[in-house]
Amino acid sequence: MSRTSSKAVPAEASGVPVQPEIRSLSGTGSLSIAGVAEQAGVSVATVSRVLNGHENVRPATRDKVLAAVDASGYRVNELARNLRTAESRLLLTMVPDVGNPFYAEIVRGIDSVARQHGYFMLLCDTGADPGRERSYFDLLRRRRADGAICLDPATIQQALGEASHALPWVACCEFDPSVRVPYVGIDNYRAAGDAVRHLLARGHRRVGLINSDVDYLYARQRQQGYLDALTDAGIAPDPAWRMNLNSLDYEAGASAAVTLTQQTHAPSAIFAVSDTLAIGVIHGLRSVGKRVPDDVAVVGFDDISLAAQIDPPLTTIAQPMRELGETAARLLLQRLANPLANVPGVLLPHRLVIRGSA
Amino acid sequence: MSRTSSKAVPAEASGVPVQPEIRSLSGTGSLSIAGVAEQAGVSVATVSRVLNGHENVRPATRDKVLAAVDASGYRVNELARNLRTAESRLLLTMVPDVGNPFYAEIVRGIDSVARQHGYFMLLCDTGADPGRERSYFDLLRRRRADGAICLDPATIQQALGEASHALPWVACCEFDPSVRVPYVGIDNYRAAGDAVRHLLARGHRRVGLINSDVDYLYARQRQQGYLDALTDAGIAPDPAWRMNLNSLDYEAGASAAVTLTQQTHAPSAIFAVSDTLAIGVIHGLRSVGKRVPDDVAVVGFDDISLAAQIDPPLTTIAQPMRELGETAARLLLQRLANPLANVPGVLLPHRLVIRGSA
DNA sequence: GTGAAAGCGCTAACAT
DNA sequence: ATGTTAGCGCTTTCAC
Repeated sequence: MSRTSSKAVPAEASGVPVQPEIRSLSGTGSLSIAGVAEQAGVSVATVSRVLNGHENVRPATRDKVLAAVDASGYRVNELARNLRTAESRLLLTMVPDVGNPFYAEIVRGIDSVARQHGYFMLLCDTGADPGRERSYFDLLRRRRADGAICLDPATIQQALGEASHALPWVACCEFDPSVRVPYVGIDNYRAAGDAVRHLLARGHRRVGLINSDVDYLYARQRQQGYLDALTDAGIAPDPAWRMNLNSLDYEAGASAAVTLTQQTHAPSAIFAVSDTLAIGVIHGLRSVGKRVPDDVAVVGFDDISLAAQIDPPLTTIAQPMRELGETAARLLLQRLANPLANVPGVLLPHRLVIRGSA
Repeated sequence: MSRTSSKAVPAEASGVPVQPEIRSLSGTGSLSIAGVAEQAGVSVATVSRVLNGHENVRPATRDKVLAAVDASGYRVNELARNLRTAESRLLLTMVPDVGNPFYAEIVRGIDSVARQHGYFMLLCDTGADPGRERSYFDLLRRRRADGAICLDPATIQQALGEASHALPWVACCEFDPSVRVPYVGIDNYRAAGDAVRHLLARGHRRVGLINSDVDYLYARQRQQGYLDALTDAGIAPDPAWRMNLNSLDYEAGASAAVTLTQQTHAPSAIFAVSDTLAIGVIHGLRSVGKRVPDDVAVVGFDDISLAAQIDPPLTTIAQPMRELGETAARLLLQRLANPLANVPGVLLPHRLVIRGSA
């Protein structure tokens, strides 16, 4: 022992085994509830009661315990508590891409209500990869998380649903009606229609659609909304006006825009299903010398904070991102509190925000 | 009991307490390791050995166990494992703002390395609030996380450092040299100098600085780099050219730009310490009819993916965001594996990326 | 190679 | 109001 210079451990130095010292060094160096109980001269049950704010504790006793906790700097070992109470107090959130500002804002909404209810959020970026998704989902079975919020494509949810409709999870933004699971989202069909009708009202007849992968329910719904809005206006949608991308990155939107406008009878307006895509579209258009909105009008989707900052400011469909996240978290918490009650699906309102791009 | 229709529980129906059935339904309905052991006809120790890939198990026995696991759909309860092994396998990441694309990319780097090593990431948005920060940090003491990566301001880190230089955490981007903790970052002083020297080379003499809060170490270092670069070029920096903001939002940059260029002898170039700020600056400039880079040149910092997409494309200092995150995670893991070894601080290279804005 | 049994630190009956 | 005690489900000596 090299601790001979220490002057506060005479008993230890003399070879006598001393309970308190030993106890306080147990495990990984931190004190356990038993140590606090000892220091306070009470039982572990009483310490536990004080720690958990139970009623049946005399004020004097409570003070003794609190003093001991304070003096020792004790912190409850939540690993033990979690095992005992059989809950991890963690909420799993699965996102296709944390880097997308749209998802980032939803995640914040989730996080804020989770924390408000004593839960922490385990954030997992799935990259929309079914394999990764599935392995994350397994965290529920392994009890590492109490529940999950899934923002991934409906196709994936379907697979999850089969395997585990019994597990506590809810769908956010994406949801497959055939999977019986609580969800929150918006009316993508109507929203897309609103976007297209705005373009129509501006006099456009050839309206392009830059869509994401049809794995996403929203992609299918928005496409249908786009198609029907056009048809309703007496326009026969040309398949050449449509593109499906497997990315929402700026670059993807940029090159799609170039392709789309390079053809004869090219669209005079483009509806992109994401603001990030739309921003890329504007960039791509500019790179081939087209002016927005004069040569080509552009409308996006989401209304991320960036939308108002670019040139020209983006006309877009606003989604209540924060509320989407908050609602998802609340639905999940509700499900956790009462596993039997069947939680309803909820649709939040969207809004057309008209700026300079269309 | 309403389970009379079940035909597989005769003993239970006859009132005899039966271990297996009761066990397999214990807890929250899922099977425990004891149940698997029973089904496989081995002891729990053996099941545990198989599950953890230990050597000393006969192939035949291993197969029996694996079969039982498969048949029962058993999943290990990590709450129990965590208590037993005294580790949570969670890494805490504290970020001032997940919504900022710069941090989002770093977070991805952390996550990828963490997962690669069997850890999950607990992401916490602190909003740069010392109170929230401190409470998150407490998760380490409560054993909910094994280690932490802090991207928050140095002032906060200082407070944390005092309270807990013994706790396993590392600093990323922000670090206070006086706090003895492993860190990874870039040379902000030189990077800022590079940005300013680029502007100088373009013939600018009046260079403005839009900085964030001086709570941030990077803000102080970049300001010094800016000041010294100017002075070295024989220019006396005018305090009226500088602004400090407490936000990195687009809007903050926009209004700052307006203020800065509204004065007489306004800067002909602006160095903003973040791309988000710089994008706001360009927007703000445009709103008062100034052209970039003709009337005012702009250089940003970070090189988020958006930087290349806006009009004009942003000239900026690129930070290796992904590597920053990956390195931080590796440093932390290193520290966890060997608590005694003193991990060094590491500085990663930056790079001036010249595009259209300056 | 396999099993029995001791705990990890906590909460919650159940006593008193 | 407080104490005693039995586990939660797992890993890990220590026997055999």
